[in-house]
Amino acid sequence: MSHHTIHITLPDGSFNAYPKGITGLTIAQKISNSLAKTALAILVNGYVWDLSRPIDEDASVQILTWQDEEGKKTFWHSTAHLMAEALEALFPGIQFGIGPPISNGFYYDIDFGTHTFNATHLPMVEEKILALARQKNTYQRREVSKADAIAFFEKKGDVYKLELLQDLADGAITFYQQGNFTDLCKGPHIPHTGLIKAVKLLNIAGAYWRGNEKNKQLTRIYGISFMQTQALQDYVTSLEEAKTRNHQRLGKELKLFTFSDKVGIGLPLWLPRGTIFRERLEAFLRKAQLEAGYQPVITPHIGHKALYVTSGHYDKYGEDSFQPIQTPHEGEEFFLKPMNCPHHCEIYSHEPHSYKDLPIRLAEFGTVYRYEQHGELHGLVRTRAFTQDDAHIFCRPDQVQAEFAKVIDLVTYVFSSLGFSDYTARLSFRDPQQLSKYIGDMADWDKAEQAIEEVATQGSLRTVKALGEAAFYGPKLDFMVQDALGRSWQLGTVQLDYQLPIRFDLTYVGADNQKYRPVMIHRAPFGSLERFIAILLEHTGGKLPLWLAPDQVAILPISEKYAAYTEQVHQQLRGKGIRAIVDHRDEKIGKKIREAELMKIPYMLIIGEKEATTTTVAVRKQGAGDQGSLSIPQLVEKLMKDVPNSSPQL
RNA sequence: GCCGAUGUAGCUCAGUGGUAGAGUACUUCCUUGGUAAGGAAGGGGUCACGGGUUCAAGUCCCGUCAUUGGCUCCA
Repeated sequence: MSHHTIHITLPDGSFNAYPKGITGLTIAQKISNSLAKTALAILVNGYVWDLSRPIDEDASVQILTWQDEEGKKTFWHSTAHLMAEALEALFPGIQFGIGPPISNGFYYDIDFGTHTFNATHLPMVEEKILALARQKNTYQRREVSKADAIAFFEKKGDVYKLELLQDLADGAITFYQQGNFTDLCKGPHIPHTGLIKAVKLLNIAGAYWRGNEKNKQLTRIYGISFMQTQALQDYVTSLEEAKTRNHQRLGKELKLFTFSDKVGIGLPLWLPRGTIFRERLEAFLRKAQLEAGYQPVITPHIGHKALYVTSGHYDKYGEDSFQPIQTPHEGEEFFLKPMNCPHHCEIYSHEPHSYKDLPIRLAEFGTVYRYEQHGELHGLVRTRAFTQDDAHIFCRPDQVQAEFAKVIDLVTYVFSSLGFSDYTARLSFRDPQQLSKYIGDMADWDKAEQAIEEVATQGSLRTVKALGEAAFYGPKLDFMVQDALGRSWQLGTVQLDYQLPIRFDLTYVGADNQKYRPVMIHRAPFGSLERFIAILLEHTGGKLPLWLAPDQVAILPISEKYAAYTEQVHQQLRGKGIRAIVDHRDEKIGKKIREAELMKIPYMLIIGEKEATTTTVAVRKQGAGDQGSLSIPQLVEKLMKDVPNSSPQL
């Protein structure tokens, strides 16, 4: 084979000889014209490249389109550059920070200098972007020397790009230019701006340069773009859908919870309907945990300051917490508990333990209090008082893997029972760059991280590793769940901890009559009940399954003439433990149905002349309409079928 | 904590420096009805709070508080 020819292997395994220096675009054209038109970038031996970049060696390639995550990212990144060009044209002299793609779109951080910029400018920028897009300018890559790059940005006066350049090695610096805009960028980019057919700038926000709060705050502009205008329409529609599913809105509409400034910010108040919902959820987990060998415990909401000094939380968070509660006794200080583990450690150590007693699994729905930053509070997702479905497993080192595996089973069981089928386990390990952030013996950390990785990758769990996400006392396994709108949330967490048993001097007696150190596993499938409920509400759009619904059945008499029979039905359902309410208002049946539908009550029973004489009810299912008539025993049987065995009761 | 936006009736929201509004909810009355809104009347407001400008402020300016989109943080 001549040295002018290279081998290109496609994802299906087929390969062809091509002249050296062939571009991705040419390869795409050889495959099909339609592919060439939608191609955005090319994957060359695992790296994403421009379609215009010559390939000089044998390579495995894959043409990337909108269907590929990397293709989409490249498209959005290119749109960020185009937005920068538009902004520079409209606001001469502005300086640019960074402009990367994100999971849904892109942003660019900008220092507007003497210009003022606000949301009213966004439509104007959108128009300019689309006008520039229609010029179909190509994105041109060029390699530049560090000296030339510095000279370029010094002339332009862009201090941020100059700072970025400091960290880059000479010889590895590339510029990309489209139209009149040149940016420091490692690429890659789409072939030309004409592919960007629709763009929407979503919001503007402050963002610290390089994410450091000591640095200047830049203006971040978020946007998203598409290859077809219809796709943008669909995206806008899905944003509106997300808005109707917003948990705070649903919490208000369905009368589940509220907040009061008089009580304090970030402190949720559970309304009667929300309390039933929450208690159903707790009962479900209580039952599952009893079956899994957990022992419920109850501990107080405060503890001596010394407890948190021992645990290490005081050193780490003392200043950022709610401040201590004083007592009339000189020097005595209590903290609101920010964690349940210290209390549970004291329960463990109230009596000596044999190796035969382990594992001991202590579970509590423990309400904890954390002084979260003001700007961070967000509905039920981030509060200053929340309840963890917390448990601590005290086990022998040889039991760690089996216990960890059991916890994973429990968490996945909980998720699937609640309709979350799409989740990933995130291995949250130390940041190797900042080991000083973590306490304890690094050998224990190594053991712990290794154990987590082994257990998590044994089963069918999808895993992803995240360095720097560990807690300060140990590595974690965090469950990331996708909701019905495709958004990703962190829910349950499992943490392996060798430190607290040392700090609290926890021991057990081994077969050789010597003292040994137990290992602790912290775990919370829901994490925070508040947060979990927020996510569940958004996932279901407020249409809760029958076993969680605050009101399961709405009994709707057509007129007050059927009050006696209505009352009889109500009593019978209540006798079966079914949560039923009666709408006895002097309103037409259509209105009663509408309101029950809007309150998302799973079943409606319409009672009129026909039902009263035949002792039946006309059943209507939320969102599904008329289901025909049933007798009361038939109805009860039907409702029972709607409730999974996992539920402790209706 | 930082940057931006927002704050008007229980809720959703109009309101252009000149008498504070609508829909809905609530109360009362009429209506007694068949699968997503029957009709009428009525009550309900310190326009977030505090200053300022003005003959006059819901509206303009400043500050505070809260909510919200982000940033930082997150045991």
